[in-house]
Amino acid sequence: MLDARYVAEHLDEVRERLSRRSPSWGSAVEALGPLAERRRRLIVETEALAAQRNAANQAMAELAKGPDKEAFAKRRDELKALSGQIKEKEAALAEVLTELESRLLELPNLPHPDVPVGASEEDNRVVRSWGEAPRFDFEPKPHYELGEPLGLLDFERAAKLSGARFSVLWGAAARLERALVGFMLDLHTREHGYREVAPPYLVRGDALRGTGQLPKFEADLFKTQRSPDDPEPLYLIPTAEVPLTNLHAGEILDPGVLPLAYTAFTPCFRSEAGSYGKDVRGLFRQHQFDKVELVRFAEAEHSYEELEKLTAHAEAVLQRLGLHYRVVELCTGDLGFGSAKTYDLEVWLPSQQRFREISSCSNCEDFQARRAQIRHRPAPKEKPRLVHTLNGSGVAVGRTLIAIFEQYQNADGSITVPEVLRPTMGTDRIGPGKS
RNA sequence: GGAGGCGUGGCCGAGUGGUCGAAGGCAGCGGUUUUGAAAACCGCCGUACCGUCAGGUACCAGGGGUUCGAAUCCCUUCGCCUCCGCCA
Repeated sequence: MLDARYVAEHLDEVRERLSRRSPSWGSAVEALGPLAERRRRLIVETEALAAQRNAANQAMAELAKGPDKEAFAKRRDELKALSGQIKEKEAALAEVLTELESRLLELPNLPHPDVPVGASEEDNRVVRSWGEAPRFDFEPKPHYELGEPLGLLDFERAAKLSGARFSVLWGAAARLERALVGFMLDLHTREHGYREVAPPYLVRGDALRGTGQLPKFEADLFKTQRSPDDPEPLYLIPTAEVPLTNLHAGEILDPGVLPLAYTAFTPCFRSEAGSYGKDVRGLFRQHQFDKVELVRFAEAEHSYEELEKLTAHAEAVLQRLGLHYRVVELCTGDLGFGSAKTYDLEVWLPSQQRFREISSCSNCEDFQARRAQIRHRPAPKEKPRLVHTLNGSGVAVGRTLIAIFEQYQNADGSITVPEVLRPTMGTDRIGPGKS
């Protein structure tokens, strides 16, 4: 969420920066100026009346003790009128606040000034690439054409259980998934300094509001209700970013504790509303997938260094696995709702002859911190300040499995196990008769 | 799922309608004293919003209500605790 005051005082700047995402955002700020002014005026008026009432109440305490019941009754009736006025003002103010807040909650973050302006994926800027595309003297297959014949990936039975966009992993594929999770967590906790967290997979609406999925993207979420009119429905997390970032919601972090770095393995659940027809085959786009997530909390002046670190930590996963990938900086049009700047890691998929997203590393600056009220005290006695929050996949496990299947495939349809996974996998090759 | 209890500032804890943003204690910070430390003593010690300042307003789990006035009364949601039931 953007700062209401900042928006009201910098309408032109905010309009311009938001319109870099998409021209339609520009107009979303129009109503905010007058609303902010109404808010200010109502606060001044309400508080003046409240001050009057509070002063009068002290006199009333005296009158109530005294003998003059008529004076008390008369004054009480006057104050009743005053009280009524205050209630009216408060109601009007509440309405304006609600309106202002709901508009603000729907507004995306301002892109960082350096983010390349563009309309879509096409305009993303390639920052660097690592490794080389494996060369095959045969036609490389997509992962599902490798996994299904080997009896490792089972989409038919998954559909029987749960419908489209679910999968069953058998044998070596299930084990590979587990090996990857362990490998990633060990790397981040032992070498990159993250603290491992096992968070809830079901969270309240507040948490999703904090990170920005609500109120605007409810359709992308799986919602659970304990009764048809459950006042506090729980949602399945679409990413561990939600529980990890909200861990410190409403807190004021002590001086000196930043930066904080958390990592968690969790399944993620997404309704994939609006993605009909996209990536329908295989593991690429599922309603449920596994991910190791990285989250960092930083001071405002260091958050961009932190973003570079975070990205490097995610990259290390792919490097150790020997997977060819590239890093792109998302253009304004492709930027996520809460992000000011994002690097995507895209891994090479031989069957598609292109790079596909496997990690997304973002600096949300104070956008989420303001929603979730995550603050820190820079030094003892100083005023609390909003922190900057960062998150990134470190990395998407299912997509890593795809990349390994495809980049490490052999002519006979078997798959070589990347070096670093061999101890846990107990084999150097997944293939017919080997799973 | 049934019955009951509770939710106050960083922590403990007082406060059951009137001058309470809230006693007291602990922790923390500053000072006096001391060769130094401890102890003792004095002071400070929540957050946000409005206001150029002085200052004002709001917040006692969240929301709503009663009242001239609510931390205090009522309703509701959430959370925690105890007992019973069920359960990985």
